[in-house]
Amino acid sequence: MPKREGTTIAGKRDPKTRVKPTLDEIAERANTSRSTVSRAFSRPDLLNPKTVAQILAIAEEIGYRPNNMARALSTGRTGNIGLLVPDIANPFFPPLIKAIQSQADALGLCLFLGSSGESGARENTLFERLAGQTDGIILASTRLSEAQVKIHAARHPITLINRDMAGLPRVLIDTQAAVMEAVGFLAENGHRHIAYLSGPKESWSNQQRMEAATEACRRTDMRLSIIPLSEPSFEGGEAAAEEAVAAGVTAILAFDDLTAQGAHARLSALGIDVPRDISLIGCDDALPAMTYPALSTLSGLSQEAGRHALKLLCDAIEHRDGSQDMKVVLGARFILRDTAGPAPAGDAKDRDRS
Amino acid sequence: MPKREGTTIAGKRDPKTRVKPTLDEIAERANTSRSTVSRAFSRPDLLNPKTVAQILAIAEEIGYRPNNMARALSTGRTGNIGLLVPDIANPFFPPLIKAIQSQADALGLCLFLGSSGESGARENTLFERLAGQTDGIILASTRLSEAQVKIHAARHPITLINRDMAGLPRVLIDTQAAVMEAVGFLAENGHRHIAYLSGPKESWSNQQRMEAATEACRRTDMRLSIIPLSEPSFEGGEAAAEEAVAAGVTAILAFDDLTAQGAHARLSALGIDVPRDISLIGCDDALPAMTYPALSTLSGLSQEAGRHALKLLCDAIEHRDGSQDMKVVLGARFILRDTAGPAPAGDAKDRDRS
DNA sequence: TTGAAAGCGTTACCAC
DNA sequence: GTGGTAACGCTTTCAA
Repeated sequence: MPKREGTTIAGKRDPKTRVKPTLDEIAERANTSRSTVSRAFSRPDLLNPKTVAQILAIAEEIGYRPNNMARALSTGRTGNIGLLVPDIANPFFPPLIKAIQSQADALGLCLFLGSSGESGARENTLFERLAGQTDGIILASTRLSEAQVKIHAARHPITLINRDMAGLPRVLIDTQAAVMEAVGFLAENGHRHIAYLSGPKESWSNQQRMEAATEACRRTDMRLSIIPLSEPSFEGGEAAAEEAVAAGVTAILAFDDLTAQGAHARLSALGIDVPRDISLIGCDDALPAMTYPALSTLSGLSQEAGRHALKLLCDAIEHRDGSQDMKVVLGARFILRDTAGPAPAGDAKDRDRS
Repeated sequence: MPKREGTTIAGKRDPKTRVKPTLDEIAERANTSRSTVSRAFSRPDLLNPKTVAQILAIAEEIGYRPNNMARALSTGRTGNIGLLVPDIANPFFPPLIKAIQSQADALGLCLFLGSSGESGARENTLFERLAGQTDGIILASTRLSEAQVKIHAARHPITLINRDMAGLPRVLIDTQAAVMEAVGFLAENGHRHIAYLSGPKESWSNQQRMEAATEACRRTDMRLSIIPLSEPSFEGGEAAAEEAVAAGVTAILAFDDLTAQGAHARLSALGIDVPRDISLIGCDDALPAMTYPALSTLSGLSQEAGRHALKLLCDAIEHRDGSQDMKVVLGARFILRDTAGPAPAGDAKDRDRS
């Protein structure tokens, strides 16, 4: 390793100025030791106030910035956390990321972001890379297998969002009650046959919703067509909408808002009016805040989820041993807006006939 | 610093297994030196292939992961890059972030994300924090003052997105031609008075658009009402739309898609039909891919911008000295969709009268 | 082709 | 209250 005193980039006025001031630099100027300077930052209470003041002044003067890497190497704490999401472009995630980011900020933590493109393999690589530079990682609705999550969890603190694995801290947005409400609303409004556009099979959220929809339809004696989405995207929603129409439903419950919007677009293209001809309900409440017309949906709570997740993660990082089976469940609700209403008259007749 | 051999978390089978295997660990097992093991990873070509193979095997067996922090401390390279955006929830950014993320991924770089909540002060703090753990930072349309950017740039490689500062590598999405196209379209379709919903004053993009709109209206002899947005959000768009209506325009050009959607919502709430009564044009093409009805807009190119930005940043990191004034300009275009069309008949009469 | 050893910038233990 | 010093895990020069 070469000496790299007074490297290329020139100092300001002081000829002695190095590129990056260090603790030793300050120690020298303050005529004190490295340890004392270090303490001036980490535990000033242990020091003579005058010493602290002097050190801080010098630090300020020469523009000292503590080196996180060195600190991390020594303490084993990085002050960073990681967040892995399947697709940052999916509107469900930005609010969640934002919530986590701003809370991390408040805690003085920096955020590593990984967007895996819905690929489990990529997620593994990303996890591996992030694990080395973070104190813990939040896994949001990822495509990782249970086994893989467990392996990772054994090495590194983890918090899960929308995935229910016993033994790991997790926060779940429970949409089952909301799905029931929504289906109940449709039943009361004369609908007899509805579709559920089903998302990724591995998705806990999707399993929950499908299960609730099935149960709710059973109770209300409605017919349910489950239509799998080719992918949880706008385009996926478009294609699925067509199938729903072919199936003859009068209402569509979509896996999420994005697919609901795709469905809306396709329905309109087919000359089908929402909600006059077909009612449409999304999920997550991610898009309605930025789109018109206002989509009926199930409330999202992604921000609350983010906040809780970070909190759980921090707890997990603190006492890595006492892994009490922490689990936070947030209950979503049905939000009626402009895209859902009574079944069309023709269908009401169907009901009379039957 | 205490010895922390065989810490809490138990090894698998080998009683000697520490929590985190290190180079020395491998060296010991392979009966070789730390240096050799290090080289087996960084410069295997310098070593006897057999030695390399043996080392790699052992590494694999005990699950060795190089410690990024230590490596960074020694080399001065972190392998991380930072990205600062004003608001990740603004739909312009996710695609951009995604593009940068996936390319960073391909290059083996990890991404630090900072979302500043549109606050310059916060951005400074974030920058400071990220600078210590990244090799370079991409600043996307931030609210930092020129002076501050310069200060930061002097210490740390930077690339700018949508900000035109000479001397720094930057990528710009030029929407002026697109604005001209859009205004031209409106002029040809009988509009005589339009509004521009103006975004943040410090925003380069906003300045560009406003300037182009002004010039285009001058040329086509149209009246232009500039309406400042209280904030570049859905709500901001709603409020501004009301002012636009009061001003009596027949078309609205919005700062971005999000504000356009807000405007759309308010117009509809007021019983004003888009595009029959008022034409509406957004900018960035961020939302149309996930909303219905399809918004007319100016193409976004945020993904291309992201790709170029990362490329420029990497260049800047390589040869930190030869700061050739790199500047990439991407030209946006007007995209006509469902929300813009001819001026209402009544207005056409206005024109006849004048 | 390999090894020894000197850093990188901190922290934290131990002694004064 | 303060200072010396050994880590933290890795890279890289220099010598063998």
